[in-house]
Amino acid sequence: MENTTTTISSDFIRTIISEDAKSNKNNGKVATRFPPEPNGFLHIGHAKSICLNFGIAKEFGGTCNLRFDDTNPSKENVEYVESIKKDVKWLGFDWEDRMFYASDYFERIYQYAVELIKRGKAYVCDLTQEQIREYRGTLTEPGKDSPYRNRTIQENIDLFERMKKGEFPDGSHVLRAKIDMASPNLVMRDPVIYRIKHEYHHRTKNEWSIYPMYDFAHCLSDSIEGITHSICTLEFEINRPLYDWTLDTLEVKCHPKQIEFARLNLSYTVLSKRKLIELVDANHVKGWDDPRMPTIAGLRRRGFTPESIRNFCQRIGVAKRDSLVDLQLLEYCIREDLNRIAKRVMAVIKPVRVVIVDYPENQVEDMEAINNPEDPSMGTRKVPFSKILYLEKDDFQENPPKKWFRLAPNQEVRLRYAYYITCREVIKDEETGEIIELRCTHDPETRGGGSKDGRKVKGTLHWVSAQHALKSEVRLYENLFLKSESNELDNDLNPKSIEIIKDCYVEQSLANSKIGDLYQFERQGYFCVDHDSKEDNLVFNRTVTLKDTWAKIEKSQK
RNA sequence: UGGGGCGUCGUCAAGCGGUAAGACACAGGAUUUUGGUUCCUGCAUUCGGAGGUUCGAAUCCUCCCGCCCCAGCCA
Repeated sequence: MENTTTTISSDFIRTIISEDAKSNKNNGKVATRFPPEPNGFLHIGHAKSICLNFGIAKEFGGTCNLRFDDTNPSKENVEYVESIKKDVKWLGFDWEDRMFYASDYFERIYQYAVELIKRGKAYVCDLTQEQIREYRGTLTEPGKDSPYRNRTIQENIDLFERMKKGEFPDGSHVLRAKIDMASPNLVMRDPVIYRIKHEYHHRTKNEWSIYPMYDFAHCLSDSIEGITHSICTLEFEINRPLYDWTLDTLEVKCHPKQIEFARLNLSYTVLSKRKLIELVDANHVKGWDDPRMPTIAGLRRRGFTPESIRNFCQRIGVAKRDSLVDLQLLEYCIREDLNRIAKRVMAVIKPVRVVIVDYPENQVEDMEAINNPEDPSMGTRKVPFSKILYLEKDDFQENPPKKWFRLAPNQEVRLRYAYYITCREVIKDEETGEIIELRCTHDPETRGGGSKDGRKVKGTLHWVSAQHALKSEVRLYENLFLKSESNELDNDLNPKSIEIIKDCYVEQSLANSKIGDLYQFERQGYFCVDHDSKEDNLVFNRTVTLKDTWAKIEKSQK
């Protein structure tokens, strides 16, 4: 995997790990894991975790496992497993032969539960869900012991075995760790570690009627895999005592160190799985890979590169304080990458017909255009020029404001790689007053876009030749949400998050573009070919606009 | 009101007792056949607040204030 940024990032997690490595803890080995639950698509927040876990493993010469935390069959399925694998790979990371599932360990985890019972540290409880809640107490009051807390070991073993055999209905019994109902940490008040679920599991099928809870399965899975550092997000900090209690009580050989960091929040979007699922289910977006989604699949379809996302993850850093990262940083990262690699091309999104009145009727000239000024090795291409063109409607104003460099009556501008032209006449629809055609003259001495007399032309406009251009569809995206934070699906969705424009014209050379190809439409932004694109109807997604200094000037003039 | 965590520029984020890195954003200016890119310049006398220790504190101590997480048989 290439990485052009060589900055050595040092965050508190890397500091801890490097100290452990130096003191030869775990024999100097470093083993991490990325443990998604396959109940949704990965998003940019997961990318932060992926970059962290795989990144650390690589930096310390260790390993990072991919492990599906599939302990709840009611929420998980294979579609999500496949999407997660695809996304991690696409981001540029490799778990080699280390792809695991918590469900791989169900038998061992079960045996650990039996062991816990034998050590007098777990019991089968018959309280209902509501009763368990009541017995748990509150934040300020201690809980009270379950009447089933002191069953004999034999009784517990028998009951737990019958739970496993499927003799009891869902919800009738649970296995609980016997810890301390008065603990100020609610997680430690005899947490449920196994529940009955007569449910089909996407991997173990109908083999199990009981499934371990996260707190029990996760630490043991880590331990089984020989993980040295178990990195998770802040909300699990409160679960750490239970993580440690379980491994200590069972006296396992491998006891990983859990370290928590702050999850990513990004402005103008949502990153909670609940809200993301809701967006998809309520059809606010067209699926998990809708280009407006902050999912890896959405970003990929939008035109983001893995490199730009990795770079973003490096720039945001890792710490323990809650934060809200500015979406503009993500945009900066993708512009930075695309500026380097995207082929320049001309496309007119909102066209106005322009006739060069003094240009020969049937003449066509091939103008030479540079493919990428940042990378001369990308070469040049020919762009056909002729008498009738399309220009961007917004590049003309009849009564231009101050500092307007673009086309206006009697104002000369340069057509990129072509000629200087001057607008002589504005043709309007007699009824609507809408501008339907601009008539311009050109200076034949300026072929290619330069003049011998050194005369200055302030504006340079993109254009396409009407008879050569390809009619195509462009989808413009804006932020999915209106507010920088705390967005709710009911009121805060941006109604203008997508604008589909069907009558766009792109230059001829785009005819053989392929799905996923990335371009810069000069002066407008970066675009990629969507997978809805067909040979006779090209579809482009706008990844991000170019920085627009004029828009700022215009805004400040108002 | 119990417990756990966190507070350094608009947003991220270094800093770990020796006198506030960097990035994004923002504001100027230069170059430019993309009002793009690039390049300069500016942008925290101050680190949630108040005391204290010290020759010296963002860093140590005390108290206070604010924000986040926990009462799923979710993860």
